[in-house]
Amino acid sequence: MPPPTLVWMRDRGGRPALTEERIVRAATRIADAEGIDALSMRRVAAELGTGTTSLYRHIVGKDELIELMVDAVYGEDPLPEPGDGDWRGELADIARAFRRSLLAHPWLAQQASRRPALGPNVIARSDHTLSVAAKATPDATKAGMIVDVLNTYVLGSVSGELAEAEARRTTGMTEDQWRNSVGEYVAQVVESGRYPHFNRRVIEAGDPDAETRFEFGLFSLLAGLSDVL
Amino acid sequence: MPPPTLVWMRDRGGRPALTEERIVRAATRIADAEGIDALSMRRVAAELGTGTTSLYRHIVGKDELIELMVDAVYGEDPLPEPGDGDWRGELADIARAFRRSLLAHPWLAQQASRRPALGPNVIARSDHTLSVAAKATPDATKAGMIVDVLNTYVLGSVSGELAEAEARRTTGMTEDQWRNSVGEYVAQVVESGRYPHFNRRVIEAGDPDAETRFEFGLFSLLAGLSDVL
DNA sequence: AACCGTTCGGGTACGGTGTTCCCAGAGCGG
DNA sequence: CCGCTCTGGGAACACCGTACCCGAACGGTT
Repeated sequence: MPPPTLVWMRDRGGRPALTEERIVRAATRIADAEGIDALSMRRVAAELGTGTTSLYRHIVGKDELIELMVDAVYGEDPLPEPGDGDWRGELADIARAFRRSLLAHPWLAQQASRRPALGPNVIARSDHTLSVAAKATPDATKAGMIVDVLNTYVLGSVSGELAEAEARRTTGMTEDQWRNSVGEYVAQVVESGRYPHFNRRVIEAGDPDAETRFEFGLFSLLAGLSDVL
Repeated sequence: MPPPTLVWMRDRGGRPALTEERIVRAATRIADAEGIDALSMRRVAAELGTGTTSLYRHIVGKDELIELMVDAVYGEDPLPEPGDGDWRGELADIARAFRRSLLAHPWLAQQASRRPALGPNVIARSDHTLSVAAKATPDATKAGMIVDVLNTYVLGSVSGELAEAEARRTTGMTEDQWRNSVGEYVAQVVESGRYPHFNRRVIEAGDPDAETRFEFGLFSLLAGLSDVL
């Protein structure tokens, strides 16, 4: 009979205990690096070196796991300090930070438009944004709509921005290969001559990068909001 | 030996021939009615009364099927007639029509933010929208950005609008059940008193319906765009 | 009329998925 | 020492997308 070993020196294979937090972090790592389609329970378990079904001791199901991931991302940056009263500038900064988060976690934009986010970190952030919007108008209803519209714009903008990158990633093409294959198709359309304004855009117009387009829309939107109030 | 039958009277079980178009239509029917998650090759085949793998004679794979579905939806409404020169009003109408399409096909918003849409119907619609934007500015680059920003806003707006409905649908709750369960949670958060602005929104602010919020943002955005030009 | 190449429909099977059910073992209070 | 609760994990189920193959039927040529 082997001598009893002290509990805390028992060999647990060097692995820290399985917790909700570790599962969420591992899942986020996978989704960030390999895309949301590569996120599976088996994959997460492999990442953590555990059995697949052990995850279900800490997580209700995959859907809830994703919800936890979403909220965790909303909590990863500290809330900005209270500003000086320039609500347009502050809202712009909030929008930019939100955009950075969405770009850092390419799966987020899609998930955020699948279920309403209601986690604690989401609420905390929403509270902060509302406090800035309150500087713009005393009307609580309007302040709420301002926040909604802003979030809406950022979400839509980043979604579009990510669509291209995602298409490239899943087809496994390099940047150049993809540009070429699309370019060939677009050239055909242009040559057909049936879409004069589309042609004008392809030939005549520059194609500003994603950030420029984002800032253009953001600026317009904030300008429009100050008009409307 | 049976007598040879004329080709065109042969019994094909009364089923029309399998074509790409019929497959796309069946898939769209399923996705509209049961959600994008219920769309599977086997389900489509069952809807058409054929074998699952027969679909692959006409369709490269599921991804391409969805791309065809997206383009088909963009083609289902006729393009609006050329208008009278009021570009703000025309762009607003285009945005409203786009919103209606996205709402009629709840899977669309999500897919549109997964791959850049490049089908013929998408291009035709884009050409038309660009022609309206050209009335606002002679600068082709700016016109392109206007169209992008507008589409971006509509996409983001509808995504948010659908998220709630989708969450309700997949949890199988009725409208009331869902409102109650969320309400209970929100009440807890409010009671904690930690988020004063969030509370103000919940208690003090009305919650305008989705269309009102959409129109508010659309109006602001168009106002901002005329400022900027 | 006989052959032949091509196309279409579809059955089988493979490797994946989320999740449920059950069991083994460990820690702990009595 | 007995039982109770909690954690980890294996087996199995019902799906999924789709590659591979085969039979049947068509159009065109000999």
